[in-house]
Amino acid sequence: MTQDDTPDLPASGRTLAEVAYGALKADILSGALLPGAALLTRELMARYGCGVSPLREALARLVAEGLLEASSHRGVRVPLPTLADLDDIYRIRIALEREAVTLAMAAGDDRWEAGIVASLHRLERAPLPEKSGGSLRDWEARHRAFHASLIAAAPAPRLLRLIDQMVDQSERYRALRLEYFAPEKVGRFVAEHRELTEAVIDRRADAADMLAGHLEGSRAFVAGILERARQDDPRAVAL
Amino acid sequence: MTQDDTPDLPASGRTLAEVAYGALKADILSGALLPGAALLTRELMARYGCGVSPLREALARLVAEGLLEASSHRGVRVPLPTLADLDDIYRIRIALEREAVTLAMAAGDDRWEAGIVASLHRLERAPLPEKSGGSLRDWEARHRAFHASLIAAAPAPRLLRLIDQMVDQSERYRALRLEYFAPEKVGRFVAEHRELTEAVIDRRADAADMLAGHLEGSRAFVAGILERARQDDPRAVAL
DNA sequence: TCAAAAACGATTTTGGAAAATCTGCCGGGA
DNA sequence: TCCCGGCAGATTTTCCAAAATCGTTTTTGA
Repeated sequence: MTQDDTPDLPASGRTLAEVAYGALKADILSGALLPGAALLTRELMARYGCGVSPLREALARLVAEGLLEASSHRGVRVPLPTLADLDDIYRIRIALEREAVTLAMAAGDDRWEAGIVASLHRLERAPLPEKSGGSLRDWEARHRAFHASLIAAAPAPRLLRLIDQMVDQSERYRALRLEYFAPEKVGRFVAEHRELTEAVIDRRADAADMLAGHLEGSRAFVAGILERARQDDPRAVAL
Repeated sequence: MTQDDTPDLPASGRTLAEVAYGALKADILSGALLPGAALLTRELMARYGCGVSPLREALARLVAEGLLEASSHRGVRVPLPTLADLDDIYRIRIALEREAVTLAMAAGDDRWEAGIVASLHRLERAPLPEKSGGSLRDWEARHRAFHASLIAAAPAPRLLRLIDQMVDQSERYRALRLEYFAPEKVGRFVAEHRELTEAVIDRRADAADMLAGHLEGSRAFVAGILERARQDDPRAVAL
């Protein structure tokens, strides 16, 4: 989620447009709104309980972020997942996180380090995600929080905002994990987080490379799932 | 300009929101809308000749891109130029263009190379920018086209779109050049473009580093101008 | 004289209805 | 049988007026 939305809070002080934006985004990321399906304005109005204007603003924001595609006079739709798009997203994310973690290591103090250690602990103590689990959602949240803490100290708000957007994008693909999940492959992947923490806190020169490698592994993991999904149902996933 | 706007075309087939978006963006980048000034809805409505809804959508898009700042219930304003923000923008831009030019060199064919050579020619043949010149605007456009051509072959639409946004952002700072311009320093800077072209077309391994260095030089140039502007009028520029 | 509360003015935000636009379908002609 | 033009349905897009919200000023009380 981009910093300024708190999906749980009902709706006080925040405009309806912001509420609709948050709810809509959550539905896109969780996969509740199926990719490729056209979004009808009046359906959405009923779903999120607001008029035309707030909905329109929310859609505009999501289009600008790239979470929705818009054609002039033809409404908006959730973009189809694509292998090329996944590569595109992760390429950007890796380049930016490299930069961010380097900055954070230069500027971070012990409060920052403490934040990393804390979120690592919460990640390791999380119940391991299972195939059809509500726990998977929880694990994903902690995973995300850990990665955010790694770069939190970077004095570069725009950079962090962009990374947050890229994480949102990749989360859309992660929803596929719910279908095809292989617990046996997770072990090594999880262990990397501890190594990452040590490298970053010790300000080791290869920390940025390690992070890049970790993210690349994540990309390959999702790519593999996408490939399998394509074989099962070629029309569900483009390319 | 982000690929999808053609400011000269009147308004056929395109929605009013898109027109307003393009015009508003052009005014922000050119500096017609002064930084720090609050944008009044009804003023903008009169200026761009449209109702509330299209304007609202245009503003939402610009806020999402970071070209405008919005406070809930307090309208929008053009953000003040800041040294830290300039660094932030260029840091992102450099990281992304590094990636993009590497991709372009791997995927580009001779058509791509021809495009670079052509835009280099147009850049070199452009009348040199002068202090208060309309020619400066023309030169900037060709400069921008050259840099776009360098990475045009990268098969990564999201990456290119993001870079385009960052170029928009930095253009806002470039408007300062109109005030403080030093023609004598341009020589070396311009010469780099030819070296860059050769390095990229020859697929030299250090091409990405050269591009990064070139952009860093551009950042330092603008930063110097900003610093001077701050000394002249501390309140005009924050920090 | 100072501080707190209330009222005012201005601005944003929202909902509903009208206008413009696009897509799909049907019928006529080649 | 196939292609082209026009018609109807549906959808997006736009405008206008009302409602909610915020910042400021004025008033009241101590």
